[in-house]
Amino acid sequence: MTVPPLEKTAETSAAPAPQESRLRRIAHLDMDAFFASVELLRYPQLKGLPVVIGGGRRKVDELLLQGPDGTGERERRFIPVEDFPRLKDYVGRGVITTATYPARQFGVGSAMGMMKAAKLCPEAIVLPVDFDEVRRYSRTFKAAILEIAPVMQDRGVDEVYIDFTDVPGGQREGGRVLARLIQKSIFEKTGLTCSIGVAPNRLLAKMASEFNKPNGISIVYEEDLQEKIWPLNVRKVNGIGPKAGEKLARLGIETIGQLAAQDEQWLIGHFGKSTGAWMHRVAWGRDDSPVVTESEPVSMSRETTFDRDLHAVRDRAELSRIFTDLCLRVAGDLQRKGYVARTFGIKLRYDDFKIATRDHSVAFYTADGPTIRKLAGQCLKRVPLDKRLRLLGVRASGLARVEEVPAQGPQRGAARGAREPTPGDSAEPGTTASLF
DNA sequence: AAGCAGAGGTAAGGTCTC
DNA sequence: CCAAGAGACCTTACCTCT
Repeated sequence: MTVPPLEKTAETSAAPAPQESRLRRIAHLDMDAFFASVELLRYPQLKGLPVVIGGGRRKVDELLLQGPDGTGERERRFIPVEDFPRLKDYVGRGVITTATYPARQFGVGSAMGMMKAAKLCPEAIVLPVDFDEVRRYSRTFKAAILEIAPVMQDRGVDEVYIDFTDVPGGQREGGRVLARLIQKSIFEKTGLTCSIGVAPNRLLAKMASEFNKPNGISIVYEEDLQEKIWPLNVRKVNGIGPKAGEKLARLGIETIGQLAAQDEQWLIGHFGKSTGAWMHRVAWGRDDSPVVTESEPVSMSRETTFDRDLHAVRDRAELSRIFTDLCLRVAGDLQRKGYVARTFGIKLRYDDFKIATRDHSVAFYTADGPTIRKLAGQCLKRVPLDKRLRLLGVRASGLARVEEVPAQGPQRGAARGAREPTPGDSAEPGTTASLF
């Protein structure tokens, strides 16, 4: 009678009844300056120099790699350092994805605006992100790990969790022996280094992997909590971001130890039942979440920041073109990965950085570009368009694998709650005066 | 007829992560 | 004048059905 839940193929690391007592040993592995290191493999002449990766792909390409004849055909490793574009030459929007360690010396780092970084280190070399290349290396290093340890959880392109508990050698020296083996294998197959932390759970492993960077290993045991974890700032906890960190600071709590000293009920009073209890748990190093090897995507989206802020009326044509393109790209992503969706939405970022989102669920699943364009277009009519826009995004959620879609679409429950289309929404192509 | 509780859903906003 | 893009998850409000 109810909506069939999305199949969660969650394989956990639950061990098959160990004969002898084993310690739970979880590793967190983090590739060192991943995006930048991948680029340094093709431009070895840049080793040791401040290099940043990021900015708009097209913008950097305009600066980049014009050979003497303007073809850009020169063999990469022979391009003289002087010919590479510099941060001071970069114009426009964008942020830094990764900086090499020499660049970090200047205070340049991930997520920093390009213009600000240019002030800190104008001579830094700037290269575009090559996502295809990064993904290739990502697959390679993960495959290397899986040859050694089968229980691995993906955490983005440059990061994984690995359950060492039942891997041969995973217990030796608290995991150090296996960690070394994995580092060696990854280096042999990619030429890249990584840092690994091994601890009783994911929470502590994640923090441990930062202790000894780059190319380091750090082993943490339960009894190290007080000495190695409690002195750290609360921001080191995965999940305590700028907002919670700021609020804790206002309450006089800077370190994880100080957090652990708080009464759980007091934390719940300030942060809510779920977050408060969670904060208390993590401050005491407690985390029994499993290493999950499979998971299903929840949403797929595409968004873009414009070169300049656009006005809904004056720049209508351009916005319309961008909007259609985003919808078609979301459709393409769904199709390529074999999914359909029944909730579609938009995201706007205004010139003052305020964000507005709108969603709309329908009773059928689709991955069709024009249909998505129509549904997302209806969302657009429900959002204020008086301010200038800097970003537009399109999102699909309520996903189902295309081969598992219930023939009738979702049953009563879902269809019932959905908002009834209002008369103006009918939107046969070409009839409604669509905003964009 | 009104009221309540719980389940489950949609919608909007927010936080956090790499 | 600046601050990307993609995705997961949480909270809150509100709705409907049982």
